[in-house]
Amino acid sequence: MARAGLTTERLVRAGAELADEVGFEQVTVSALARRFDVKVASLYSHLKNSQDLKTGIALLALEELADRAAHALAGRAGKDALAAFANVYRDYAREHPGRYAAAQLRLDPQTAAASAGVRHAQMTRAILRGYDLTEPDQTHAVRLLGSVFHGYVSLELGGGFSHSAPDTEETWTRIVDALDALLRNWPAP
Amino acid sequence: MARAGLTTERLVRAGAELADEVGFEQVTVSALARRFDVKVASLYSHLKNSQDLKTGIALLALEELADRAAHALAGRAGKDALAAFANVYRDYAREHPGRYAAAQLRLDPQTAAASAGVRHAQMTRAILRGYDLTEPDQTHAVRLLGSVFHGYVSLELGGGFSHSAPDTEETWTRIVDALDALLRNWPAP
DNA sequence: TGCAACTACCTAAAGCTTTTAGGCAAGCCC
DNA sequence: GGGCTTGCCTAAAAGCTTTAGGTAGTTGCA
Repeated sequence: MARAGLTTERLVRAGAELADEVGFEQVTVSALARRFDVKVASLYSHLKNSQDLKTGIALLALEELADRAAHALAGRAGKDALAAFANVYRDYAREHPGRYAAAQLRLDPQTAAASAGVRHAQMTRAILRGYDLTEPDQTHAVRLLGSVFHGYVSLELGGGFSHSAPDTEETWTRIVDALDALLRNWPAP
Repeated sequence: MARAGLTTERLVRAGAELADEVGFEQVTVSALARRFDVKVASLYSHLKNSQDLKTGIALLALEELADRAAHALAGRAGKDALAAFANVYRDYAREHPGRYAAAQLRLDPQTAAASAGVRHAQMTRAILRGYDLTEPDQTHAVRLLGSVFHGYVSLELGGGFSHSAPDTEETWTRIVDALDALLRNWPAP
């Protein structure tokens, strides 16, 4: 009986692919076992439980997103950086809807603190260095940008905008324009 | 054997309460049957299937949210209306996290079109009448507002902001201020 | 090279959820 | 009060999760 060569890493990676194909909700230990043509119980040597798998996929997604964002930000500043950053989120969600859904998983505080989520916040802050904001306005702005990107992408992904004209492409660039304008003229309290 | 007096309406309503108590993910036909002290199969006379229950909760949540928003908007305009609208979302999500999560459920196009989701879009447009935007900028702005409110609330609910100072209360009002400023000075293409 | 230890994958089993099919009896309608 | 509708039941099949304990492939060391 040949061994399948399972490792936690391979399982999480395959789980991420599965998520993109059938949706994050449908990712199950059973489905994953089927994919490796292996009995379900075998996976429990590599995964603590089902939640462990989902968390693993979420962490992978956060990492991939942060890597892409870091790459996109290199050598850019101001509005250029803002647009590049925004596009990374949107493109990733379109290419990997299951992984993106995974990245929204609620992590317990320790896991979250050790995740690539921290890098995301740092990069957002780096973008804001191109605008003239002082604390605590910078923090407010970090949260605004996070909200807009996450909110827009998840509404678009969920089909929230699909019924109406004009197309979402145009809206996306206009929203980035608007955010840039807002950050350059951030209102005093 | 006394009858429990089940109806689809009562089941959906109880499902919504269950969602708020244990989380929308944990809402299951079995748990609902337990709550009514009734056998699981009995619920299938009133619900087509498990998805049907979840959809019902989502529609209920959308309706409740729209009702609250309509009430809050009555007699207000401009920034006042914007802030009231925003607070409805945030407060509802805090009071009814399970229902709010349900409202994010992806509905099939027909169900979505018949849902209270349409009223939400109409109300957002009504708020924008207080600002000087023409089509298609109004549509872009509708989408921006939807993104910010949804994004902010779901990040806050998911604990995304919980680690850092300053507190989210302050951020929320500053974001509403910022949106108001942005809508009054919406950048030309 | 051969044996011991390790570990990857297995079988078995219990408990939970979903869903369908068919049955009995409660409550309304005359 | 007798019949009809229908609300809730039992039974059963199928899928997912998780644990316990067994077997065989692989590695490492003498």
